[in-house]
Amino acid sequence: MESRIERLCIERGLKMTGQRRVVARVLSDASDHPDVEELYRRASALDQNISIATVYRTVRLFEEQGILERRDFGGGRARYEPSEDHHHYHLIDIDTGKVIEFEDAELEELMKVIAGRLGFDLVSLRLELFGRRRDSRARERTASDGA
Amino acid sequence: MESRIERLCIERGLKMTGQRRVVARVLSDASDHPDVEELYRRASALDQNISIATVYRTVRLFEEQGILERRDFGGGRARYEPSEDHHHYHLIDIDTGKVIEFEDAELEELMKVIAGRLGFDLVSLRLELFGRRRDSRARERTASDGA
DNA sequence: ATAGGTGCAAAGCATTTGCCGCGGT
DNA sequence: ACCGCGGCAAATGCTTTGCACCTAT
Repeated sequence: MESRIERLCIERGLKMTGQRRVVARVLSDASDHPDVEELYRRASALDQNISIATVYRTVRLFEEQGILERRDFGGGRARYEPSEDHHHYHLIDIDTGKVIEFEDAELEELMKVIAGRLGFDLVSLRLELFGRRRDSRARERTASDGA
Repeated sequence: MESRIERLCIERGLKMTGQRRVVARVLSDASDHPDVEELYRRASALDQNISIATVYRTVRLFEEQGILERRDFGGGRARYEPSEDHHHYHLIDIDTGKVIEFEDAELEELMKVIAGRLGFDLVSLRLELFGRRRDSRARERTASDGA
């Protein structure tokens, strides 16, 4: 079946090759923030006819098309997630590497005000929180986004 | 004369070589956020007996010692600034690349609250705002702002 | 038919490191 | 004197690219 991201590609008139379809599917199915290596691994599982260079090219194309967002959580490799309509931010658990997403209207508002005070219009912002779980015993059963 | 950062090195018992003294001086004098290439350029102007590998090593050492902070403003190269006692954040002018520093107590408080809501203690955070300078017409309309 | 995509290997870029002679303490 | 430091060039890790072939439209 046609994945969500494949549909977006078609809307934008991108040529749909087998490889792109596979990458689109892998991304559509991902609920984490995989790096290129990991995308390549997942894509290869579905179709060995794919090279890592193509994954790089595809991921870049999708980003340019606004289909994908590139993230940098440190560690020197880019991580990707499908674009969503509402902005959200990330908190990284420094013990497990797990990434928690959150939204916060007040946050964005405050950033706009701060930029405004400095004489700027806020165009975009990059924010990552790094934190440690408060009660590690209670919630230690969750880890899927390890980097 | 002994630069501010050289003094910090001595306090920490680091061996003070000529090269380290030069890098310490360049950093002490910097009011911007130079990358390694730029530090190398400035250091070379004071003393040609320095290789870029040493700048890399020194900058890394200083960072490990808490003397320096590494920043990532995008563009793929690390940028450095001497550590300061109070946290501050950066707004990057997307047209000129110029970096504006600011502090904001409310911001840090909000981040703590957000992390807390998610069940985390905030350990650190990374934030960069990207903005565009409001044009002069817009600024005149607002009458007073601290550009 | 043809513009553009793909694989492969080589190149690129920022950064690190092995080796070995040199310099600070 | 000793251990660590610095220069150089080679190595590294992620990402991009040149080239020749292939495929979606």
